[in-house]
Amino acid sequence: MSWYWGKKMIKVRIAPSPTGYLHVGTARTAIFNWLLARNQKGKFVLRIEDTDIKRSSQEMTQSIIDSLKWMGLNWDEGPILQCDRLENYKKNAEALIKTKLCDFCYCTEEDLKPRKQAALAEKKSWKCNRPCLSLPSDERQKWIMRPAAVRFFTESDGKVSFMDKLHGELTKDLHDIEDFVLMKSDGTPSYNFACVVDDHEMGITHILRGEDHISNTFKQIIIYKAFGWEPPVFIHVPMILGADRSKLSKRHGAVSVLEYRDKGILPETLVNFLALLGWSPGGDREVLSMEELISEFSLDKLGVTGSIFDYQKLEWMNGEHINRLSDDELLERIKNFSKLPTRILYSGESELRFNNHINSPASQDFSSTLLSEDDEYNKKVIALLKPRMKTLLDMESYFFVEPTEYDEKGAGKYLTQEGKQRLELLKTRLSELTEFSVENIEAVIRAIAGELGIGAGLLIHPLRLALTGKTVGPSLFHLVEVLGKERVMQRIEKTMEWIKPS
RNA sequence: GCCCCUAUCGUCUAGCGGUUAGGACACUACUCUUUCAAGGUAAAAACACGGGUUCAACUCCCGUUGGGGGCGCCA
Repeated sequence: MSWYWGKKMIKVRIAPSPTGYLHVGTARTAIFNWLLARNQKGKFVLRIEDTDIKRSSQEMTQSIIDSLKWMGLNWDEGPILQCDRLENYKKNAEALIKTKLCDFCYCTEEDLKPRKQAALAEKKSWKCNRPCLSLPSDERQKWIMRPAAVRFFTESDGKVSFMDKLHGELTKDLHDIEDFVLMKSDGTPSYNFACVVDDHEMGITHILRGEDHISNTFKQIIIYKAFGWEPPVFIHVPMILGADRSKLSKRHGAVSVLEYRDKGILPETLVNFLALLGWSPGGDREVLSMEELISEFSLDKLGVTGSIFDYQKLEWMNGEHINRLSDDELLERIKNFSKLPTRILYSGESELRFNNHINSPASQDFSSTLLSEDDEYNKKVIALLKPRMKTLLDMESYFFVEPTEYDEKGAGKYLTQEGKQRLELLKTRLSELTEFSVENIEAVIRAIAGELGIGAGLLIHPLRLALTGKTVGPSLFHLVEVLGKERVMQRIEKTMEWIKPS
């Protein structure tokens, strides 16, 4: 047992199962646990629940580790793999069998299935009522060579209850809890059993997890009691919901942490955003740094109602975090982002915007459309674009590669014969500038407009189109300055060629 | 069907017996402006319902209704 300033040291864990990418729901649970540990100067443990051998994979374990690391959720112990602890569960199960609170169960899935379906058909709740145990001993003897599971015998009278830090005392009739499996017949422990054994042996003091686990907690309390172990403190936090208020899943949009990384969301944004789903520091504060989250975090500010994942608010918050970064820092982030070795393949519709960089987001190398070799140039672009950026993907590619096409509507309006003449004039006069500065550029353009007796817009629009291919973007004068004389001349030339002669 | 949890603007939330019910996202208008954003200003928007308790309920209690979750040799 560890102590800190006379208080029992808090030890928490996150226990994902490597059957898929790290889900934002699991990530949020990890964030709460991590914040609690860091705030209380406790320990944060990473445990991989890989006992479902068929569905678990090493790749997923790695991607979960990558996700956690990306978010900056560092752990003090682990990763501990449950599959490395199989002997341990076996040993504990054997000890428990001696108490007669559980025993081998020879029923197979095929044995149980018809009973289960019958119960369902009668609209009764399903309960495994020990069919193989009610068999005469000679009959049971015949099954003894079958691979057996270990099943716990739940009392039919009485209640189980535990104190939840958020919900208060939670109680359930033992009658409503079925005889559940402790050890599967393949020798691996069931979730509830492994969880209790591990949490106890690792000295976990607080279990903070989603409220979809409440029904598991009742079973786990029963196991703690059977062993005579002291249960930890339980905190069941509400779930993250999709737009239709059901459990957030793939069909609602992006659900894995890495997907957000790959869409240009900053890790501090995702942590900030997720932390605010079901928790609030109180008052009006919303955009918080990791340090602020740690110092503000407290269990009694947790909420009890489920919350919908709002992609739009995530984007807004990402813009806020991007704008809190210095230009140098942002450049670093974009560099790392453009060099991400693997991007996970997305399925389904994305709720997050994609800009012109991607059509097929999988395994694409953005380095050439996000940045140039010249960091001085990159920084100028960043300074110009930063205030309007929502994601890292908002670096406009036209700063780095020539536009290959022009906005159709805009071109129809401005890239006309008249527009061509104006571009010609623009090109000549701009080329005469010795100092290619915002002030000079603006002065030249306004002067031409005056000479021609037209609004400056009639020069600005065709020029923007020529330079970027788009009708919208940052301040044109700044744009021209950042692109530089060489690119500007080249692109005007190219556009003039593009405009068909009359 | 059984069991468990839950209820403040469309969304995330603040509120912890007495408030003009506050903020943020989104939305709308205005402003700024070469465009689109950003910024600024403003507007609109909520205590699910019914009973109690109390001098006083969004706040406490009980129901109803609504929502969510669980009911695997998945985790």
